[in-house]
Amino acid sequence: MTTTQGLRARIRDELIREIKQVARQHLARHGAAGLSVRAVTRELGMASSAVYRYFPSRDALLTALIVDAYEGVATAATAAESKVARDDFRGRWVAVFRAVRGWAKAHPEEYALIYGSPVPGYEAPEVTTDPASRVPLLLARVAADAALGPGLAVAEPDDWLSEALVRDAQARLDDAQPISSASDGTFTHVDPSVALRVIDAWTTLFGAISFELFGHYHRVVEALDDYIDRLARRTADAVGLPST
Amino acid sequence: MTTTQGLRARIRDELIREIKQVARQHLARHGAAGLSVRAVTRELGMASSAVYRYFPSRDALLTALIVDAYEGVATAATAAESKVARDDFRGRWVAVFRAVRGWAKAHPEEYALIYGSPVPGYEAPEVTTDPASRVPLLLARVAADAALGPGLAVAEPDDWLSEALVRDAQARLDDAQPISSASDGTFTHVDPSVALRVIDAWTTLFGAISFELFGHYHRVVEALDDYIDRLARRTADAVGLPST
DNA sequence: TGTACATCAGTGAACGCGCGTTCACTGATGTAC
DNA sequence: TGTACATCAGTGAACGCGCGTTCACTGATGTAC
Repeated sequence: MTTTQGLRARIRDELIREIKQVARQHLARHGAAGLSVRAVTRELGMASSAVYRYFPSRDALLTALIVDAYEGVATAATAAESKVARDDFRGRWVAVFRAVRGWAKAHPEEYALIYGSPVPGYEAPEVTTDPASRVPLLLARVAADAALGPGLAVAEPDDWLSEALVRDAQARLDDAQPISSASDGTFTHVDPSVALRVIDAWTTLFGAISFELFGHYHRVVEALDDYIDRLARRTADAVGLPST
Repeated sequence: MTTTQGLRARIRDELIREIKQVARQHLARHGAAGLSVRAVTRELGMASSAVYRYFPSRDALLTALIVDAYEGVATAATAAESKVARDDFRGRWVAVFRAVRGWAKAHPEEYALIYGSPVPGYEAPEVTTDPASRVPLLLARVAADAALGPGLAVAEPDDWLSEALVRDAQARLDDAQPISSASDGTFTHVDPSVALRVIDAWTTLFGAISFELFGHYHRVVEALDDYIDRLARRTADAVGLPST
């Protein structure tokens, strides 16, 4: 589609790419709160006012970076997961865990931007919600695919469910329904209890990565590769993914 | 001990308290990166330079706030846990989960300061490590107490342990040993597998609270009271705490 | 109890710096006929 | 193909603001004899 655009539009897209690229580097050094439009344009050799031709405000630039970051993790996770044989559900699950962590370690500043403290004074607009849900939906997809086969173990009875929680879980399954087109499979056959355990896994995955990146595992867990793998396998157990 | 101090020293302590108090409020509005010494002193009606009589630098003030925050959660958790009957291990465990979350919701800015993205350019000094370990040690304490009785279920074999992880877990048990004085009980009888599951629980607890406070459960889980309780109970199951 | 001196708290001006955003403008690129 | 005009990218000065830290200083409080 790029080729159908005019020259001006192509140059414009390229500059937007460059601005975000430099902004991402500044994010690493000064954090989201310290992201400075002036510093970015200075590095690009342009007047600070020029950036307003591309982003209406600093917050709009931040939003673009946030959307890119969510898309970045999700794309990495999807790519890794798609390389695993479709019927190797545990393999696909573990691949998601590893890919998300790999992306986070490679892009710590972008990770902190989306999973760290909210930027003060910044309100995330609606456009960020869809990209943000791609990783949890990917985990749900793996669980749903496994649930189609005979393999998915029924959750143990001591799941500590409340009525309100079951309603929440069912609502999420209903939300996910229209997203998954016919070719992509459905979620109607998934138990609310399984949906909750996917949410548990999603929480644990990002909890662990945040602890690692933000330094809380320092002098606590050193064998972090093993630890994340173990969490992937334990959450896979909890969801009931069949062992291959 | 305060009464043995001179008048000057007492006034001094009081002003340090006030500076930190106002700084904490500013944290909420502008985040850690935006914490301004000038704004704090302005609110206190003193010259901006006066703060240097109390804190050698802005970073020192930040460190004091961080230590206070860690002590704050830990104290809330310990207080809640100590109110539960000693032999009600699950009750003690759930009390810790609820108290930590309660504190976090009451002090979101302090929570973000210690469990959110690291403040750029700020390096946490050694003094913060001891207060930071109080909550995980409290969870470990409950597990260790339960392990003294006959109740602690042995972890299932499929725990996905690696040698390196067992070494890590054993090292943490050894670290905790000198901390717990004779009267406080020991950790020698705790299995490394149980120690790892305590670390899992600690990860899940703060992962869930971060997700809640940073907005990731928005339109995902609404019944958050129930959800955190459920996580407390599921991690208690994993650790093997006996049901009362 | 009284005095001399040291310590401390707090001031206010200054240094040198960076920020987001607006605005009138120049010159180049694209579009319609 | 050539011309007239509209659109767009980018400039540079300016507005009004806030920041952390230093420094020489004043006046009050505490301490030793």
